[in-house]
Amino acid sequence: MPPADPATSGEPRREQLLNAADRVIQREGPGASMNAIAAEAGITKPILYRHFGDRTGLIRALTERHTGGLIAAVRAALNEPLERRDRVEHVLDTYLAGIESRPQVYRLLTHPEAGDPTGAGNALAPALKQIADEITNAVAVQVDLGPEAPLLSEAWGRGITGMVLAAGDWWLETKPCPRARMVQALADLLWGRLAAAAELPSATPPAPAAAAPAD
Amino acid sequence: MPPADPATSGEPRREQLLNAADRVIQREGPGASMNAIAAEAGITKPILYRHFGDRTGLIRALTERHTGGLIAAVRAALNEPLERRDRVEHVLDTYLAGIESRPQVYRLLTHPEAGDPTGAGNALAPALKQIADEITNAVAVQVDLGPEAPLLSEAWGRGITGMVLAAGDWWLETKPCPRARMVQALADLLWGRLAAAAELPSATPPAPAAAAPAD
DNA sequence: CCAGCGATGTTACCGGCGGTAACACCGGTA
DNA sequence: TACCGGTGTTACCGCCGGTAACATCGCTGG
Repeated sequence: MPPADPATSGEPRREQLLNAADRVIQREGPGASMNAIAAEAGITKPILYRHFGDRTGLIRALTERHTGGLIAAVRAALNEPLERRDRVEHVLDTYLAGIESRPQVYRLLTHPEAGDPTGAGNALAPALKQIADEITNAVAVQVDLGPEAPLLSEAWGRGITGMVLAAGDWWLETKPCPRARMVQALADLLWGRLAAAAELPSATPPAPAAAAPAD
Repeated sequence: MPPADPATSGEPRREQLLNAADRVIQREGPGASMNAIAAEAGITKPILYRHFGDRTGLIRALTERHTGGLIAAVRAALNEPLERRDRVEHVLDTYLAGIESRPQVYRLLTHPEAGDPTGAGNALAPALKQIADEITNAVAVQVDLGPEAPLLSEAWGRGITGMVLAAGDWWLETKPCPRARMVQALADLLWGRLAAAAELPSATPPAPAAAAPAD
């Protein structure tokens, strides 16, 4: 083994450093300084830089470690042999269960608010794009959308990803209902319940038919 | 005028400073330093701090100025007297038109990647929550969702906001189609076309025939 | 036995950042 | 003339990300 890639050779130490970074970031927030992380690991800064290049490298390694499992689970759920509606629910449930099981990690990935030096929050972006790609592909492969399928499947892949991210975010913060209920709510939205629902009486007041009133 | 609130008294200068900040941020990205912004305005740092308190105050003022119009437009669109499906399209079109008209501003609000010291990107978060609240309210008032309406309307408000944000983001970056087409694509998704579409022949069998390619 | 080498570790430093005194000026008003 | 609020400056602090230079250990091979 001539090359002995430094990224794969020193695995145990690297893992140790990542664990330390995890601890301090969960304790102090995503703005934790490299000094603090190094101190948590019992070492000093330059070693961190030797292992991860720079701060973004460390953050990237951290996020990849945390998002890898979730992405794999979502991908598997997208290919589960189920009725389509059931598959939609299964994917939603998989994602929500994933972020529910490690809420602090999820929050640090999505909410870099607490004093973030040099972007940690958008380190989640690559993972989101991966998920969006998975959904895009699943939609393109599994659903007949006619001649404009490529456009629709990609737009929907992005849109659904964003929808679930935002809704899951809110759900995790407020926990207004059990997970299964939330899965239903989102599946219903995706399933056209917005279109199927009856109009509320007070919603259509202005001009139901012909006459157009001045605003 | 006894109080003479400092936030409202020195309006013209404040506007001038905000304009300068706008210019330098659009030129150098969201990581632009306070020094650079001050220099663009032809002054030095302490004046900026006297006007905005700290960096986040400046960013907040900037984002409020940029998002105010968009939020108002979306709110108006949500209450437009149209058929529900038309109203959905109208809201989507309003939002997409808004971000299309000032893409650089939108990008700096949503993509703080380029070296962001102390979070500028999530400064958009309050605006997003406002939009989500508007949608939540519109859904709750306009659509009959049965006994669980409060839960559904809020979950949907968040979800729809996230969906449009993510999809609009992708559309703005790649411009794969005219705006009207994108409006149709998103309205279709919201309208249950995912449920109505026919199954593709190769989708139902459990065999993972056309699975996603490995990254 | 010791030369070499790679990984691990250190101290000390750099430039730049956000943020803050402390001081200076200028125009209106009592 | 004395005051005062707004505008402006220089000079500084502490901290951060990142780097250079040097020290140390444990191994392997001639």
